[in-house]
Amino acid sequence: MIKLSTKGRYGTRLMLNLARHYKNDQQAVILKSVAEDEAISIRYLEQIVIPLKINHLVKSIRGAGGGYMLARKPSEIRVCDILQALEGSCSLVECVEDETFCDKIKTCGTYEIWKAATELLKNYFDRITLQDILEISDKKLAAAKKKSKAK
Amino acid sequence: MIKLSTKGRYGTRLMLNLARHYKNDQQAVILKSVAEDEAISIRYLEQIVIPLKINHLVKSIRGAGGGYMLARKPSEIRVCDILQALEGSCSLVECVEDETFCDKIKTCGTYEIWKAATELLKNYFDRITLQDILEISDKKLAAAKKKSKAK
DNA sequence: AATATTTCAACATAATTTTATAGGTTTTAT
DNA sequence: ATAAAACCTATAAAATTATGTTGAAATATT
Ligand code: FES
Ligand code: FES
Repeated sequence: MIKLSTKGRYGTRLMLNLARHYKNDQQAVILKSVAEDEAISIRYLEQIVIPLKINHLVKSIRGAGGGYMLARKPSEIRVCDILQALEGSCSLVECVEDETFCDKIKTCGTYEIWKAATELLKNYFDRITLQDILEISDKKLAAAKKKSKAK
Repeated sequence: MIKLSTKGRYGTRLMLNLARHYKNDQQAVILKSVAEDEAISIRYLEQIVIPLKINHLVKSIRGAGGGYMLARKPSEIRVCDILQALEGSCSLVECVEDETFCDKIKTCGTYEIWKAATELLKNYFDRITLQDILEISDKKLAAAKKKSKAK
């Protein structure tokens, strides 16, 4: 498996959850609620949200009545932004972004392969926004609902 | 980072190294030589080569004069075969190949995204063979040589 | 034919990173 | 004051990455 880490997966679901609650005068969503919705440990989510905040993808409000919210519109947050924030990069191998990572980069026969594959992924994640995911997800849920009703 | 594991990276380099020594009446390449060429620990390579052998991508000959060799022509071994052998899959997340992995797969909003991204990768790795990498790599080395000569 | 050497094979152990849990502190609304 | 929530630090569990040790099989050498 070319593994997308749990940080990346959980973090994207966290962001999607916040996106679902996004309105123009949005109210904060508490992590506890996200944790329950997504069946992910709160403690772990707390760690995951830190880099999202540092990278200005979410804002937080402390104290009672506080919580987290998207820092900007879902249509302005790309999957790539999320992965970049959580994993420091969107690439398959370090050397694609950090040329000093492998020292034999000049002669490595596989470099071009991982690089090309990374471009493919990046292009995709670059053009998918939370808004897109939201729409895809809504369609899916509506279809599932229709199906279960039809029974 | 959407991490391609060291197993995947080292394993592909191992296979590429064997491909370089591939001839019709091929002779076995010892791991020690691969380890030196690629600057990877022999002990680790020994572990990596096991699944490659189990999946019939390499053959081995024991004893003095022995070593490893490709089980078939470089043009008939795809990157996808290698990753599949080493990591059990070519996908970004388990649930794309094993629907029981995430239990909320029916409602998960991100599933479609990871699935589509996986298709992109798979299509690419499915059509790149060791022969292709060999040619890309040779061109690169030739260009590098030319450049250093020109100095 | 006996022995030594070479190599894969198997098993065990250590180090590191990722994943996950736990406990406490600070901030804020009520 | 109290409770709710983010925030911070530490630790535990698991997986990945890497090294070490011994054994078994085939070959080469004597
Ligand atoms: S240069 Fe980084 S994998 Fe080859
Ligand atoms: S990540 Fe597997 S179903 Fe959502």
